[in-house]
Amino acid sequence: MTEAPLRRQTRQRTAVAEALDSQEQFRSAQEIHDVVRHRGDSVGLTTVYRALQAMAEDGQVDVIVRDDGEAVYRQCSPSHHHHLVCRSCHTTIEIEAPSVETWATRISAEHGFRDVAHTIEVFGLCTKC
Amino acid sequence: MTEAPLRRQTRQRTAVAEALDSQEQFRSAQEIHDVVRHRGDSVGLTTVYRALQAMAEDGQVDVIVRDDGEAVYRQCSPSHHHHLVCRSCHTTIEIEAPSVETWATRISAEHGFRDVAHTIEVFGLCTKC
DNA sequence: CTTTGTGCAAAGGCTTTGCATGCTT
DNA sequence: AAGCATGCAAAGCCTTTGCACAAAG
Repeated sequence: MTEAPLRRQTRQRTAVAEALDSQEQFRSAQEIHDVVRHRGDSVGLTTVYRALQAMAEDGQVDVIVRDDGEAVYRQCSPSHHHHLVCRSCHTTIEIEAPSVETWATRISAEHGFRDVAHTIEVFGLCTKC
Repeated sequence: MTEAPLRRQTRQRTAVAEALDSQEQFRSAQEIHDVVRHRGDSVGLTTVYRALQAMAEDGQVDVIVRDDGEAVYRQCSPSHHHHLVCRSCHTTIEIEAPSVETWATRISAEHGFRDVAHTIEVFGLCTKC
């Protein structure tokens, strides 16, 4: 299986994790960097990128690559889920999709695919917007 | 409604369209540029980017933003569909997902979202890989 | 003739890398 | 002490933009 690549605990990683915790919506690495600084901690942008990548690899945070190619991160619930995102205010709602999971598994099997993963994001305008 | 932004027919746009036609898999703008050149046509990279964007806007081609942030294009069937992509050889199979469409519509409605669109891509290893 | 398209070079924006130094274990 | 982590600056990459010229309608 996938073994956790032994991360070392540092002031910087803690700061990034806390900054991420304080945010409700998906944030880019640079935004997290700003949040960290506003909270009074000082962490290099490079380190933020590396910390975020590490956390994503370890499955501690969710990553979405937006249409413009920028990667955004968010601390989410540990269980598998997807997102319903408002394209105007970016409010994000976690959604579950048991039927979709089933569908993905079935369609993959039908075509002989293994080790399947999927990306499902729903975008729209929320009530307020 | 969305009105088609009057495109002018040029040698370059035709070349890009043909290059795209000749490809089975998703290709990046730069790859399409190479294909065009190998076919003997000469088109600037910038123009390829602009042509691809225009075609995508007009719904003539499918675009996927890969995890690395690069946009890849492909000439697909006109109807709404999704993709099952091999993460090794990039073989792509078009799949339909009526149940998923229904689910997306329903879940969006439940949360009061309007103008909904969704992204669904399934990745795995195909039989050959 | 007017408007849109083309192309080159340069700029932009996000992300990664090289490398010397610092800190965790 | 040994090895991963940090940070700054620089480089990489894909993509977009400015601008003068060419081509389509």
